[in-house]
Amino acid sequence: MSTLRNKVQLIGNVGQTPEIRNLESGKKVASFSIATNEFYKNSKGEKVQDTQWHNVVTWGKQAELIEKYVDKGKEVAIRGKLTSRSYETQSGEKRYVTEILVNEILFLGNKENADQ
Amino acid sequence: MSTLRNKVQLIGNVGQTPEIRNLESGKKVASFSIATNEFYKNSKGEKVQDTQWHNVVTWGKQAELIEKYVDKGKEVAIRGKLTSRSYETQSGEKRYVTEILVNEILFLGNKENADQ
Amino acid sequence: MSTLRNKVQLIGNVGQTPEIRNLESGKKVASFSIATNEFYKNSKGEKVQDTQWHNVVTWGKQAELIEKYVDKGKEVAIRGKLTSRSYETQSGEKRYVTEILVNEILFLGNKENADQ
Amino acid sequence: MSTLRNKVQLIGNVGQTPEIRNLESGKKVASFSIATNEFYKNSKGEKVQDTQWHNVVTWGKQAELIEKYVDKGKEVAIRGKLTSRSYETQSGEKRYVTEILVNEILFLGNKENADQ
DNA sequence: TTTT
DNA sequence: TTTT
Repeated sequence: MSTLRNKVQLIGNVGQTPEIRNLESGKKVASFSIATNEFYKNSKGEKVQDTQWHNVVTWGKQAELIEKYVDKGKEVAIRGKLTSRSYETQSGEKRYVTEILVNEILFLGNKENADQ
Repeated sequence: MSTLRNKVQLIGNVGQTPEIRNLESGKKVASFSIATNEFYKNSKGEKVQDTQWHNVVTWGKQAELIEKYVDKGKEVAIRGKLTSRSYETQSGEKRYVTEILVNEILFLGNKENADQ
Repeated sequence: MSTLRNKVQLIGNVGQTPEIRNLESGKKVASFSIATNEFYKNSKGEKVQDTQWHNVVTWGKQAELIEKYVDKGKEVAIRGKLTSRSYETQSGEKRYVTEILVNEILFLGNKENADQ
Repeated sequence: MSTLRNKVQLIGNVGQTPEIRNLESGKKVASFSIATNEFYKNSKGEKVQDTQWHNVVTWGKQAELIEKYVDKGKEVAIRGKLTSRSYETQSGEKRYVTEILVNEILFLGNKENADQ
C-alpha cells in the first residue's frame, strides 16, 4: 500500500465505544469515530476550538486490539488511507461515505500499552 | 495549524480544470479533485487498480497559483487537513461533504516549477 | 517551510530533562533527545526491541513550553525538519551532527495538557 | 514497521548515481543521497535557498529498482525511518552516521514510471 | 538517556 | 460522539 500517495494521520480522542462486527470468515471489523481538536485564536483574539469528526474502520487483528483496549475518550494515533464509497438509500438515492481504512494504530498515554 | 493532529497527504493527478471562485473580499478559492492511484495484486494474483477521488479546496495565494499552473491531469502533491461540513438540500435533507483544506501544494514533474 | 519536501515525525519518550539555553536576544533554545521504540519478532520468532535516539531542537515560544512541561520519560509527538550541520573539533577535524528542528510538538497522555 | 513512531519523508533530487552493493545472500543494497531544497525570504527580504543532504539506504527489490531507474538529478519521493549507527575509525574513535532506511519510494515526473 |  |  502506498502511503506516499494516500495517507491520513490523526491524533485524537475516540467518540464512543467502537462497534465490532464479526464477518462470516471469522474476521472482525471495528468501526469508530475520532475527534481531532484544534485550538486557535480568531481575528478578534478569541480562543476558538475546531473539532473534526472522522469515520475510521479497521480489520482483523487490529480490530481485535480495538475491541480489547479502545473505549470512549481514549487518545489514539492512527495512520491510514482515505477512501470513499457510495451506497443507495431505500428510496434509491446515492449517498457517499468517506472513511479512513487504518493501517496502524497507537494507544497513547497508557500504562497498559497495547500497540499493534 | 496542527498537522500532527489532523493531516492528509496525497500525491496524485488533478481530475479536471480547477473551479475558481472570487470572494467579495477579493480572495480566490480553488476547488478541484485529485485521483490517487494504487496498484496491487489481489488474492487471485490479478493486477488491480484502486483509484480514490478526493475533494480539495485552497484559498488565497495558493488558489491563484492553482488557477495559473494546474490543469486536468497534472501531478501534484498536497498536504492539508481533513474536514467535513453539512448542508441542506432543497428538500430539507442533510448532506455531508468531506474536503481537504490544503496547506501546501507541490507541482511535480514540471520544468516550469511553481511551488508555493 | 515545506513539510512536503523535508518532514520528520516522531512519537516517543524524552530521554532526560531538556537543556535550555538563553540567547542574547532573549529567545530560548531547548535541546533534548527522543527515543522511538519499535517491537517486532525476528526471523527466529524472538521479540526484539529497536530503539532509536534522535536529537531535537526547538526555539522561542515552543522552547518555553518545553522548559515548563517536558521532563524525562514524557511521551511526546513532534513534527519537524531534518537538518545536518558540521563543526570543527579542537584538533581541527570536521564532525557532523544531525538534528530535527521542531515545528510542532504535542504532549501526549497528559491531563494537564499544554500543547502549543 | 511503525511509521507513526518514526517517520521521515523527503521529496528531492538524487545527488549522484546510487552506489549498489551485492550482499552474499544475493540481496542488493542501494545507498544514495537526496537533496531537499527550500526557498524562503530572510529577514532582509532576500531570497535564500536552504539545501539539506540526506543519506538514504534501501534493500532488496527496491535497491534493484533504484539501480535500474534512479540517476543523478532524478526527482524522488521517499518515506522511511530515521536511524543512527556508530562505527570506529582506524584510530579508534567513535563516529556516528544518520541514515534513512527507505520503506517506499516514488519516482516523480517520469513518463516511464517505475514505482515500487 | 526513554518507554513497554 | 471525544478531549482541553
